Amino acid sequence: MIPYVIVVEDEAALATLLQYNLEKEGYEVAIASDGEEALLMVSERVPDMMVLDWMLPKLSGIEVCRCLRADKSTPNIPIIMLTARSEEDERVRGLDTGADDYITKPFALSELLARIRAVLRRAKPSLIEESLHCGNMVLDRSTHKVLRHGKEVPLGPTEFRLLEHFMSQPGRVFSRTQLIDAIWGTEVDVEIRTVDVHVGRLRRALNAGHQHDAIRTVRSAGYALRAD
Amino acid sequence: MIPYVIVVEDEAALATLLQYNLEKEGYEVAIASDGEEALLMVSERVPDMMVLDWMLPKLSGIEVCRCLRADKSTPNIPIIMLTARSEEDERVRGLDTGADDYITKPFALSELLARIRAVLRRAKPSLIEESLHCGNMVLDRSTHKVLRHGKEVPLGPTEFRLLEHFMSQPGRVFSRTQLIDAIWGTEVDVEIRTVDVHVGRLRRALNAGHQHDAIRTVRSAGYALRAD
DNA sequence: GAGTTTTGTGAAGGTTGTGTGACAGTTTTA
DNA sequence: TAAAACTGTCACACAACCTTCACAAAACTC
Repeated sequence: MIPYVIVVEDEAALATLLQYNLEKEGYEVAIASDGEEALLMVSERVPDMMVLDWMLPKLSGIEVCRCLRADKSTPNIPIIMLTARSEEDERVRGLDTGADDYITKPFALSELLARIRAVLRRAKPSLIEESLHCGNMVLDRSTHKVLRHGKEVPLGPTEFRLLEHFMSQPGRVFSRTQLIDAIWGTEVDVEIRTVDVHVGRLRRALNAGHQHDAIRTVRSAGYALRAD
Repeated sequence: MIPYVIVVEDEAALATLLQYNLEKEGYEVAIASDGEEALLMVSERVPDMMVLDWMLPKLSGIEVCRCLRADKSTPNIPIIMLTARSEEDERVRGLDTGADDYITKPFALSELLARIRAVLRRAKPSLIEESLHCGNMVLDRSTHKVLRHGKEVPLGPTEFRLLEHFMSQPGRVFSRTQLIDAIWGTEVDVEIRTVDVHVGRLRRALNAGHQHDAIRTVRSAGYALRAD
């Protein structure tokens, strides 16, 4: 059973971006571009969770949230709110209204994905995939632990997210730019060579114990997980 | 379903060049020579993506971009902007406006094709072909790997792009000049015999293991992939 | 078969891309 | 509040790769 997510977002560019990435992550996704449409879609098929923009045409995110919470027929759908930085101080109101979490734009995709997983884990534990496997490595999201050959590998936060991203699509080559967008976020500007340093650290951690390199460098293209 | 691309470019020479090469790559292409024409064409048939020159008569590329993003009836069309080097510093504005990527003129065709694929992959994954096959060879773009008889063939960046180009039209003969334009770019000047050297290296790599030559030399014309 | 044109290829030198230790600043932990 | 862990950047060294050249080999011409 794959989780069904409704994303309510009027900005088309962001909406498709989310749709694509959530689908890649294994969710079934539907887009609503305003509050009314969102409620309509919920009445057609109750989603496992919703991602809800704060500012929306016709019916604001907060109103949608209230409607859903008030309506007895819709069960307790987990909701994550998207807010712009300027609206940040209103987050309390958002949480009051019944949102399970909020995230301020701009955000890194990995951040949103992590929160969606967290919220889903709380609400529908059976739906969520908790661990990634590849070759002799296991990454467990719930415990934030990585094993290689059954032996625990200590990783810093950035290295963990990096590995998580690699393991979500083993073998695929990611350019440094793509990695920055995925791990750090599109809005942050981070020196391109920083990626090398973190990949280097990830490498050292994974390969401790003289095993063969788990990461492949593809010259003039980027890095990939060795998918053997 | 082959992807439909609208190229908006007022410089006729470049426009035809792009049309020719994109069609060869398997896209359906339409040319618009100014911004107004572009919007008209979009209203007639929504493309899967657009290549948009920054400087255009009547309605600049950036304005076209804004119009498309603002108009609710046009869905989120992926856009790649073409900018001249002098406008490079404005690229931030380009991305702000909602372009998915930009590329500065002059550029190598292979570069543009790669970006088009990247953008399409993000927006319409089903439309894009990730691997090329020919005879006993497979080239996988997502993992940057080449197999012959199921065995991995190690290639440098230039050899990889060269093979990619050959495999995009197996059997077709490319002149050294055409290869330079496609792999290195039209503005770079590279000695013509350099092509020979790289073809030689590609040959050696592919034929390692005494198989029959995968590349055909056509005397006084150029090289081609053996399409058997 | 001698002369001409075109191509293959080894070697040399230059260029670019990558790995990595060090460091100063920041955040987290104890 | 001090110590530890982590982050992002830089500079340097090294390895991979690129381009060119010269000469040898091959293909073609007559």
